[in-house]
Amino acid sequence: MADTEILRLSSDLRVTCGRIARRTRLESGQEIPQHLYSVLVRLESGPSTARQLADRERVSAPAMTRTVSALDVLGHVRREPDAEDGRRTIVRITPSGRRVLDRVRGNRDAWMVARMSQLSKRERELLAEALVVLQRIETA
Amino acid sequence: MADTEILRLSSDLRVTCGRIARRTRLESGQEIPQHLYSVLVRLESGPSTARQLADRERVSAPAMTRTVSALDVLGHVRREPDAEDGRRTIVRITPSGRRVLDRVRGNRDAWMVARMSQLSKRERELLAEALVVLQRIETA
DNA sequence: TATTGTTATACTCTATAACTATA
DNA sequence: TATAGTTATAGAGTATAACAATA
Repeated sequence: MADTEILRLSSDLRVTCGRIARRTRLESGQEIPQHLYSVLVRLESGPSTARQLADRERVSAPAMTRTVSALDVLGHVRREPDAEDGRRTIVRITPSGRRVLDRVRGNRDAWMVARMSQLSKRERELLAEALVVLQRIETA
Repeated sequence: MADTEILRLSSDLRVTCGRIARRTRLESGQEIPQHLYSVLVRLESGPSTARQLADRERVSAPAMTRTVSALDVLGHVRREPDAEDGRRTIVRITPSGRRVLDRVRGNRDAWMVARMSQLSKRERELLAEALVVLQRIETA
């Protein structure tokens, strides 16, 4: 495969991925703002300090203070003092927060499932094979 | 393919598309803000009125006034009065605007091309086949 | 001294409402 | 009257700087 073909494939693929991502986001009706949702996803796999969240989301510490406060007011996270280091605050997702993730994911999946159902069995199998490669690209 | 398998495939695929889209955006170093870039892409295929741009980008008319003004100041678009309807303003991309698109696309492609180059010939062919199906999903 | 988290302040982008000009 | 575009104003979200508490 020539370099120009690889470029063309790369470009078309990233543009199409972008459009699909944008479309599923729009279709989800966004129950909560994207930056709150993104933090909830981070907390799903375990509690975190505000500092860690700010670094991983690539926002400033004051911005994360506001975001965590908003989630706290909504009841989607709890803040606990860190017993080992008094400067730190542990942020933990609540059952309410997990329910938000379930609902948002359900909405985002709905549009995609509707489209996938219209494909042939062969096409879905093709996408399943391609998915493995795409996941490898993304985690590289 | 069972419904649960379709759901699983749909969900994994949209999440992976989202991560790839986010990654290429972050890697591009954003020469101009996303909302300006998005309008330039719209104008690439032909001139448009401010009203049309606002509708297509799903923002308010005043927001589009600001966006177009910002692009105008940067020299990336020109505003011309509509000869047929004095209320309208025609917005047109300039050569400078087209050069911005070229540079941003080049940056966004770079990360993706680097990853694609590490795949096998067989894997790239698989992605090329899958791309056609993904494009059909997106335009549905 | 360095680090965590917060408050103070300013900037950007957004929306709604009100205004001007044209149809 | 209705529509295109702008200006006025207010509300989110962000960042940098300055601060308090703890290591």
